[in-house]
Amino acid sequence: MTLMTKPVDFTDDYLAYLLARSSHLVSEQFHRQIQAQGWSTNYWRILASLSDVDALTLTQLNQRVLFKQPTLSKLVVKMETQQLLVRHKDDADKRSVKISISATGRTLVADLLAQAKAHEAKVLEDYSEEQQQLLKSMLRSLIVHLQE
Amino acid sequence: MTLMTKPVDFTDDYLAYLLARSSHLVSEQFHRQIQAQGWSTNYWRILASLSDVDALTLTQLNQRVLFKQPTLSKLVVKMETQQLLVRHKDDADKRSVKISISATGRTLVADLLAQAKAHEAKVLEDYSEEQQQLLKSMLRSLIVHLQE
DNA sequence: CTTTTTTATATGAAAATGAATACAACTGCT
DNA sequence: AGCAGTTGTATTCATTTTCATATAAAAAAG
Repeated sequence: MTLMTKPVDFTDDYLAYLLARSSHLVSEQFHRQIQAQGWSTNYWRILASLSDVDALTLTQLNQRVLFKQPTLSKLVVKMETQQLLVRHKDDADKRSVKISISATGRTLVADLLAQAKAHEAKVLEDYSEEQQQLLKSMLRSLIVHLQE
Repeated sequence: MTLMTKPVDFTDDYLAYLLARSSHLVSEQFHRQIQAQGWSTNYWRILASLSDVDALTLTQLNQRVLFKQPTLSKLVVKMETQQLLVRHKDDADKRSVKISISATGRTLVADLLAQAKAHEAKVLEDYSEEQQQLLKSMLRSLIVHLQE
């Protein structure tokens, strides 16, 4: 990981911009790859968030995917009609909707997860294992910190 | 910067997600602050990108703000009608539109830049100068790397 | 137990976005 | 110069997103 010389403009030293830009660049290629297969990036995010849990309420899912609530609400309904998800009432709290992946959704997400891992490996191939872990650790730390 | 224990789910070890999430969290509060003053985050991004140059073409500006071209094209027209920007033909290439900040835009962005710096300082206050620079350096490195 | 407040989700109207395309101007080739 | 391909921006239209709000259920207050 080569360190850069001292930046000149505001944006090159502004954390929010560095994060937005790197996030955009990292996701961009993968998103194109997904779209070429006919899937939207929103679908990918939702499926990935549900891949390692058995069910989440809409609110819980929303905290992971970082959409606006009405956006997610509509997406989830749409994905249910496409048999990718299942929505079911929560018995403990009748206001809540619990969302889980269907069998079809699960096979799709397994495929996408594999592609995502392959893509990440490619993005990071020039960095050592230590550098990769350091970067990720710092980001996780920042996330925890920002959520208080 | 406290390092986290080994993550469990896919998302907690997936670079694209860590970047998206931290980017979202860092920007979120500041965006609310801006919106409370009646400005959109798109405006902020555009103005900030123009703050340290004298003029950019639409394409150049777009490479900084990371929007889709039609989106930026419309925003820029709107901002011109609000006297925040000036659009003028490029004599060297008559297809191009050069965009620069107006006097009004400049006073606005000066104010927003000050707020942005203050916000960033607050976000990073618990990290040492070395940690801050390390994080930013790694992100800059990643950005350069991804742009080949 | 009411009443009030808060929380979880859905919906409708309005705004923003983006894919496709049009158009004009530039570049390179012959 | 003339033509073909490319690039920079604007526009159209269909889709997506979001603000504001509605509704229903839970929690808190009285």
